[in-house]
Amino acid sequence: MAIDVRTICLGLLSRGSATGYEIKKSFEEGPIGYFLEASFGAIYPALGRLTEEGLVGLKVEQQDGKPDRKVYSLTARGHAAFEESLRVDPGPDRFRSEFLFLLLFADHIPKDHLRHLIDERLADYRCKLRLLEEPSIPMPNSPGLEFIRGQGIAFYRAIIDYIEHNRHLLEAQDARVPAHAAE
Amino acid sequence: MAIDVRTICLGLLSRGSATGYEIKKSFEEGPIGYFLEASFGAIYPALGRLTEEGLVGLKVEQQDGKPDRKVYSLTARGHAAFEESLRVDPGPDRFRSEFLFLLLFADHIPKDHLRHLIDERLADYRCKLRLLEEPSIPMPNSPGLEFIRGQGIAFYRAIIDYIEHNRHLLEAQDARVPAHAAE
DNA sequence: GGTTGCATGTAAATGGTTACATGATTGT
DNA sequence: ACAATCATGTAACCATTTACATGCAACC
Repeated sequence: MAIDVRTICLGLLSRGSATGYEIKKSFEEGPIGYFLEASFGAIYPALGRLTEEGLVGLKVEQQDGKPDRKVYSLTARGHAAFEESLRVDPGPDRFRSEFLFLLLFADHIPKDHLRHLIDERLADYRCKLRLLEEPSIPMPNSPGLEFIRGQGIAFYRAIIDYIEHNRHLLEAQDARVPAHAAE
Repeated sequence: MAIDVRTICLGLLSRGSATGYEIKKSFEEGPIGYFLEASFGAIYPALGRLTEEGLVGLKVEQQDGKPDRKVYSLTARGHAAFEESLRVDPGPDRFRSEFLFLLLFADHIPKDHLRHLIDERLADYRCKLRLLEEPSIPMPNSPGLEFIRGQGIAFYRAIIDYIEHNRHLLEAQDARVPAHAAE
């Protein structure tokens, strides 16, 4: 069994209790979002199953108009199960990029559109970098979390830097769809 | 429609004809493997569907013991379809790492195992970096491909460098499962 | 008056992976 | 003798995403 949403929930809950909503938020806001993600449609069922299995317990907090807040936390068995799951050897890291796929065919893309594409992606990366650099929500700092945050910063900086210094390779001549002229 | 295996096949075939097997190989060997991937179980059906749709044609080359080599290439309509698919705006890049997930809980992992884990991952990254640095199979160099290769190199270098210089943060004290003592 | 944030959940659709099946040849 | 490379394909299984459903409060 690899590291699925269920295991991720187990892991995050091992740091403290949380609701499904908060787990989702931690992907979006915290420094773990750059290498982990899950949708509500995956989180809620995972939490449900974990409860059935007795690995997490929940405390329901009633609220006015909003649905009840279901605060989950690990049981003793949950902690054990998580500790066990830390033994699996981690699968390969994977980076997927539709953006780079497009750049592969930069010579088929009009110059101005290409520039726009790169500018946007760059803005996107800079935004994510900023999010990591200023940890607005100072998480309980474990050494792991600090390490991860640093790697994220290094990662985004490297890519931004590379794109800034090499985009001219793509934007140089307007190679506007010269290919397959003989089709 | 996002960039699925079908679109990837279309794109790769736009650079020249190939068999399903060769397409798969190009992920493993070439400089595109670090941000694209597909299994045989996805490639062959995609190629089949593309043929049905008249976007690719195939030339069957008979062979002795082996199955026939089916060499696919884009039709005029295939080229048009691909050109069209270059207009979609690329979804976000995604990096997924089970390794970093584990490191998040480095304080729950025995020091020696942790060191082993990091050493392995580092070796893995160095291997991929080498693959990019020496382009043993010199692909038809488009500006896009050179750019992508460079980004891959920058990417791996940054990560390797970061891990080498910061692993001590994780390996410092032996924080061997001190957590949840009060459970 | 519309969007965002809070908060939970379900069900269908998707787009894959994994495992299997086949088989000759070459290398270790 | 065993693994790997070449080469194609099918089918079951799978985890997730996407879209939907609901609804209040606060902000703009």
